[in-house]
Amino acid sequence: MNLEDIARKAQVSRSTVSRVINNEPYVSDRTRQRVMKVIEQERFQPNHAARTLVTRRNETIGIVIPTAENIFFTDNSYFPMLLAGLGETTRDMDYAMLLWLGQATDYDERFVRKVTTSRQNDGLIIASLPGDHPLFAHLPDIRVPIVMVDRPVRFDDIISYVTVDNIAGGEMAVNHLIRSGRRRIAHIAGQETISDGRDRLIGYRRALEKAGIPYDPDLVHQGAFTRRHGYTGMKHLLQFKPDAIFACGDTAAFGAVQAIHEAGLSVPDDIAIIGFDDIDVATQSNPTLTTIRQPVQQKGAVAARILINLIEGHLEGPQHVLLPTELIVRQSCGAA
Amino acid sequence: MNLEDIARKAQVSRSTVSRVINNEPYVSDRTRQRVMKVIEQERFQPNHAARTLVTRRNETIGIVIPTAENIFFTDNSYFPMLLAGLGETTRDMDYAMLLWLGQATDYDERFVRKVTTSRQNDGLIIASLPGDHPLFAHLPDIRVPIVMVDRPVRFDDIISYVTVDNIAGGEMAVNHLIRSGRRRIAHIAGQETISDGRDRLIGYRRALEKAGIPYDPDLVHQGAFTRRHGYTGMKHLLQFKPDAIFACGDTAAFGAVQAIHEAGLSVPDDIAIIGFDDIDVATQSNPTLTTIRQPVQQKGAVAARILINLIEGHLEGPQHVLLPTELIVRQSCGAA
DNA sequence: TTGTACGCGTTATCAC
DNA sequence: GTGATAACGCGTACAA
Repeated sequence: MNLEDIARKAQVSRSTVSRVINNEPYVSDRTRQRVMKVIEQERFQPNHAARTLVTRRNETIGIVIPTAENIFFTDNSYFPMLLAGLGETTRDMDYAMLLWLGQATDYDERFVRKVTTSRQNDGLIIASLPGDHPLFAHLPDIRVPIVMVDRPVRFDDIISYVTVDNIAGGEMAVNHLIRSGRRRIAHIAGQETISDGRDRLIGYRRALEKAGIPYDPDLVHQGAFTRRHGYTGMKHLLQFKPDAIFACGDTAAFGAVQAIHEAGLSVPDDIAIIGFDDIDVATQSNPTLTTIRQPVQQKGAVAARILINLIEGHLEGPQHVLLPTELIVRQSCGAA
Repeated sequence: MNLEDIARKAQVSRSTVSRVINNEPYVSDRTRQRVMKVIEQERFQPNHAARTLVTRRNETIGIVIPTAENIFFTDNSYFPMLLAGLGETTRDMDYAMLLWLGQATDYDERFVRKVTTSRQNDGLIIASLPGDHPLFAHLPDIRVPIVMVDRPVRFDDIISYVTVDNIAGGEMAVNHLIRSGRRRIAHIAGQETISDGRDRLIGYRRALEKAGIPYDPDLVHQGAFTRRHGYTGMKHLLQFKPDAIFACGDTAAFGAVQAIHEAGLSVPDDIAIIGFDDIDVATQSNPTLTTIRQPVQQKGAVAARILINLIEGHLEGPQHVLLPTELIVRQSCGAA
């Protein structure tokens, strides 16, 4: 079944059928009705490839997760929430989503090549791209609009992105600990290659500075967002006797809690803890976790909307969006 | 840049370039080299739409999650793990993934129509399709191969699927409780519309029967896989004084634990609990959760492999795969 | 081993 | 309002 077949059955020309399908004017109501009826009868759907060939538009955006396993394992709810947001917008705007999952280990040139040269998508959402990933170098090769979710560590002035205000969030977290009377506040930080980690560290320092508490490098442990790093980081920090921890993410926070418990100390009495993200488990753990909530689903929805507007020419140039975070007080900070 | 341009630069005809790109024989080594060089230089990538138009193959499979929100919210790790498996195979076999996310509420005819008529994928993976979803009725309209993840409640003899042996898993769970000396074993069951729930219930009954324990309908609470249903289900079951619970999923199990604690009872001393899935939180909760582990990532990998083999004609007819489950003993069953 | 010519199903342009 | 017809970029018999 193609346009020609429909045209024959409706006793019109192919062009008219095309006009009807694309809701173009200059078709008489009677003709339009007749054609529509045949289309319905035959459950006709135009050939996507043929259409793309001439219009050069796929009505499809690509979602790139360069280090998929990392994202999946460090925080289970992050990716589904992000996708829920992306899906919401693409559904509303009648786009499809193509998913590109990269391996966290073995940065793969083939993957990069596939993503950069694929002609199947009109634009790209790139989530959490580490600064040392090879895709970074090939960004200029990409001929379609790009929106990053999370601020890229480089080129952030020329690339569009949507993220949360990690600096303000970090500052809010540490402020809360300070207000609760804590003074030796340590920080389990994320990777240097990811701006989320860098920015939260900046927020940490800023809060200390504003409160007049001197910055002590011993109290900052550079690691990653994983539970394992939270655990080892905390083990290391214990010798410096902190009375509070700001962890770069909730998952790392839980690793830290475990290390504290194993040391025979209590949360929050001996050491208060605050995380970042507000993942699901934060409400179920013991103690429940005080944290900075970030609107992940909204990040996805906004990113997709901006990308599609960029594709369709309703928007131009690099777009930068910072979404707000929110302090969620539970038991682990001792202030509940 | 198209085949013609490359041909001109390489001083050959368009057909020869096409042959080189598709790795066809009957091209002299010298010519092949020359063409390859130009292709590399120009970073040429053939136009996907044009190619699809003539070959009628997209090299793309669609992943359909009809009730995305449900999947995302009831068990955060399920979907990423499934996707990791699907991604693994599609990457290895050089396919792309198109993602169709449906809304759990408001079963949407437009969504169904889009999925069934899209010509963008050569085959479909459908995950967790409830028996009352409208997509079920339109399954026959789909002209491409389909592989379901989780056994469909109807047509399971004519549709290919990959799932775990839920009956055996349920039986294993209840057996474990019986071996631990429990006798009044209740079951918080999943939806009737999803075969996972139905089959686990069958496994529950089978284990009781084999142990000579009479089946008591009061001890089965039909609900859903959510935490909320675990909680309300448990509240309801408490009046019948069970000494053990087999919950349809870990998330529901945690809801049950909460209800038990609120009733001033202890897990596992007063009531033992065993879940299903082995989600991440099961290792972090208090008490840690005994459960039946299912290999979700493998489910995805196998499903994609079967689908692609179906598409490429290496496999025929409905394919049915049952993956094994595994008992993971932790604290909540009292047998650790 | 290489080249020619046709067709895939659409949209876009132009004539009527 | 409507209908021919020329692209779009590729694969593929068939001819050379």
